[in-house]
Amino acid sequence: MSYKDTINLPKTKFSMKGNLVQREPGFLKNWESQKLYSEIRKARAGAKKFILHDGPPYPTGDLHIGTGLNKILKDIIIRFFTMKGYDAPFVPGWDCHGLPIEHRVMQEIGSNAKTMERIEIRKKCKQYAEKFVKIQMNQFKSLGVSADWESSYLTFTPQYEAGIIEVFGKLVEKGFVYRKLKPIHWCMRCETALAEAELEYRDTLSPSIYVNFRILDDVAGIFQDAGEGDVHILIWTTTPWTLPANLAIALHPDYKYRAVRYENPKTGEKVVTIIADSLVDSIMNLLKIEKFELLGITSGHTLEGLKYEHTLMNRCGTIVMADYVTLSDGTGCVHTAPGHGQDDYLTGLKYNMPILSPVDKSGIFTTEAGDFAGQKISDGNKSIIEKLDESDLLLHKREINHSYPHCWRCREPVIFRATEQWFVSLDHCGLRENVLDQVKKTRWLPSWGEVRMSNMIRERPDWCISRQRSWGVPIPVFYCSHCKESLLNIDVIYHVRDKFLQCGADSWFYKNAKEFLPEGTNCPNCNSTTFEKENDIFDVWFESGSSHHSVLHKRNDLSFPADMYLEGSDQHRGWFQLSLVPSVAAWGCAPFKTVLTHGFVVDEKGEKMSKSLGNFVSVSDALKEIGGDVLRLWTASMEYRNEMNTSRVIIERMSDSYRRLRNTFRYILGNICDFDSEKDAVEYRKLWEIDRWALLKTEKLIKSVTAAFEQLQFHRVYHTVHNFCIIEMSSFYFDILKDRLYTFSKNSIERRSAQTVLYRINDVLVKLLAPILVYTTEEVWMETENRSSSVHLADWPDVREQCIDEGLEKRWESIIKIRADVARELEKMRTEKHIGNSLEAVIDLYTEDDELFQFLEEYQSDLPMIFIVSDVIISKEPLHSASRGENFKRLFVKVRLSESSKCERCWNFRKEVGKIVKYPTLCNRCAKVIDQIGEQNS
RNA sequence: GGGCCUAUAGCUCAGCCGGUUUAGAGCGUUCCCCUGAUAAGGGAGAGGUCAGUGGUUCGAAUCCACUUAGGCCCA
Repeated sequence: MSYKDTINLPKTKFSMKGNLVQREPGFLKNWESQKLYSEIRKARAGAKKFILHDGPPYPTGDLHIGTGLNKILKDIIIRFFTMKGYDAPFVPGWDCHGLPIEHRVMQEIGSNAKTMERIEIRKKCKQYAEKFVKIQMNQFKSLGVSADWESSYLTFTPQYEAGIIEVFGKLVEKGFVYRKLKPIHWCMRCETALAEAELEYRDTLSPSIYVNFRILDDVAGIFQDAGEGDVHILIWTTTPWTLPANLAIALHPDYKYRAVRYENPKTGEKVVTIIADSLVDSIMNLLKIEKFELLGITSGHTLEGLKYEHTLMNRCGTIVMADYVTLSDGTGCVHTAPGHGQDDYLTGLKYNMPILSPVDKSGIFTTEAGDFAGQKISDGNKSIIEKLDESDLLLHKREINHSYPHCWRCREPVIFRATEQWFVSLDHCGLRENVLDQVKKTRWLPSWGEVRMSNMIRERPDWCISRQRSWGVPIPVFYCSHCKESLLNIDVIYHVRDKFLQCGADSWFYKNAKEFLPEGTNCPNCNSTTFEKENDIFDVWFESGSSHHSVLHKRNDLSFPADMYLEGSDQHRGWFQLSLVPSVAAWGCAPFKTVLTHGFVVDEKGEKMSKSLGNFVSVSDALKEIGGDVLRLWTASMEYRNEMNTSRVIIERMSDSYRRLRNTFRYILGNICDFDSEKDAVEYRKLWEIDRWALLKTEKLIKSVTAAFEQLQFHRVYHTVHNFCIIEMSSFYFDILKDRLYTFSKNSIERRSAQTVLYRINDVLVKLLAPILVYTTEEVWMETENRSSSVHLADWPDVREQCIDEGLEKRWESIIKIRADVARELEKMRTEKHIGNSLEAVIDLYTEDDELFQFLEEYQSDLPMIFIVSDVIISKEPLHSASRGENFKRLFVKVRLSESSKCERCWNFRKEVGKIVKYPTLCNRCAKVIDQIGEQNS
């Protein structure tokens, strides 16, 4: 029998390689078949709830790594709270309606789209959404996300839709909803509204004209030397057809404006006009005016409120202030038509101007356009220029090539046209103030979220909730067939809600208006009983923003408000804000208590990820390459509040790091394979001192890791655990332990002492990491005996305070430092090729420090084990050629080769080796062990 | 252009309500050792003008201002 066979080498099925990609699906399957999610919920029945409400992603394509990261973070939190004893249900959702899906479906349909019924389009959209919900759900599952997948919330289900209608009803009831004109992109040929995503920008030739408007007010007080005569203000536009809708001219309040007197080249007349000071030269050059004189100069804000004559329309306009005015083109004086531009619209609202838009759906001027009524706007361009030219107000005209939006379907240029839209008022009943108040009461993580949200709420205009699309929830409003008056009525809305609950919102597209109206509904205006349905649908943000009602209020296992919302920082403007507004409006409080945000996943240079740049990482690729647990470890390792860099190198590092954790488990599992904690455990006071030290480090680990989890700082969890495994365990404790575990007899108290602690370490580590490494910890769990079915049903480990001995920790801190000083000397010997294995060495320690000497003496018998050398000799006598320690300056270390022989079994160099007759190649300790084994066998 | 945020070794993070003489870990890298955790393990070393500039101060990675680069959201 070789002595090697008498050594207790580690033994475990837990492999060194993770093979995560192959192995993880098996665990997933087991969890599904044992219905683990429901088992966990059952185990927590009646416990205090923790509600993290899932923000619904959009089901198009493979999951972006950022979407995966978001769900992993949520999952880590849910799992931690669950293990801490909370009942933490997790109901995931998808935001299924909306333009991106409709857009893609329309592209697939192609030219048939125009003749297709809306209900048909909706059917295809639904199929599309369902397909990707399924794909994404599987990807989330593969990431190890534990959730109530079977009853996920989808925004196109009747229950959800009914909830949206209820939120709308509540807002109508409280008077927040109104209808008003607003300019939107419009295709005159298709006669339809277009969203930004449906525009194609192409270079187009447009007229470019400079037009003077005559100021009606006396500006002598502002420009003293302007003299008698008329003063004008010069504007520039590339859309002459919008001039009939001109109501204002916008200036920048801080820019300088100059009155210029020039000679009209055509008439020879002297004219004064106002333009931005810094543009005077370039404009005069463009207008080919050589003779001009600079008159007074003033800041834009001094001109606010002046009236000017609108020559074409026989009315006057106003000079207004706007921050978006630039000096990059034009004159610094911006033609403003609130019915025909986004900026113009907002300025119009600010100055309380009507949203004038004298153009009908096919692009023909209405009677509001005066003389131009009946003309197509394309012809209007020409006649407007002509008319301006007649009145000598047109200073310059040419054609310019610029990028202009076109309809994605018919490729015709689009226009901005004001149409009636539905709005939620932010200022009705002090809503804005109430929302701001709720913002203050919410806990924002990081705290700057509060500032960001408050700024946004303070600034934002009323919310336009209507869209002219097909794939969404219809706005439950009717119009009288006779007088065209809108019917916005609570009873009607709840009636529609009931219908939707029964047959879904699709019914709106194939049933008559009558079927949605309560019996006997008539028009409050003209008493008519025939109505038409609204064509518009809700903004999808109104849908997802209603999830607090459709999901939190409606589900028995959830509750309102949620404890936490957790999304990317872009959702401040998105889901957070647009959930907050309806929630406060309808129920007077925020839908969340805490809002946690994470940054974006960017590439290794910190630049944004996009498919076109080629630095895009998808979840499915990452899963294929590295597996769910490594991806989760990567997620946990980063400070997610900032941007997070990804690259192949970073992910490879993560695999290294994972392997290290895995091997820590493997070492323990292999060395406790013959340990039965019930029978073999050694009681605390009988443990070896180094074992008590390892135990105290483990208990302290629980403390710091728990704190890190509680503060939602998973990167601290990662670093703390990782450092524990590497510094305290692998390179110190585990290394030292090998001698005792392998060479002492199996059942010796020395070996059982070590195993008792290893068992505890394993039990703690597996639980601390369970929220992050969901698969690997389960694999570890399965390897140990007497386990219930899953680590994910386990409770969070409690700290055994009685094991935390600060004095012990301090003493061992010194020992570790001394060990480092010794290691440095051993290394020197190794480099000089005097020794290989450290057991070949004997260490001489010398110090004149009494305290240190006493300390060393106290540990003398343990020091060889600690240094992993064959002997340690302490002396007070100076040593020849000893080196001074770096950690302990008063300690001198000398390494020399042992003069004894090597024990064949334990490899220690011992005096007695060769002197034991029965076992000439063994040391005393091993001889005893072999005797014991012999006795057991006989 | 505006609101909010970020910037410490190749990578991931500490330190930051100013002050333990040479700014800490771990990973990676280099060199060495082991071959009884072995496609593992151990040891030693190299590596940072704390994005830049200016200021406050006896003293700044830490406070202030500006600049640069990047991110989210608007315009």
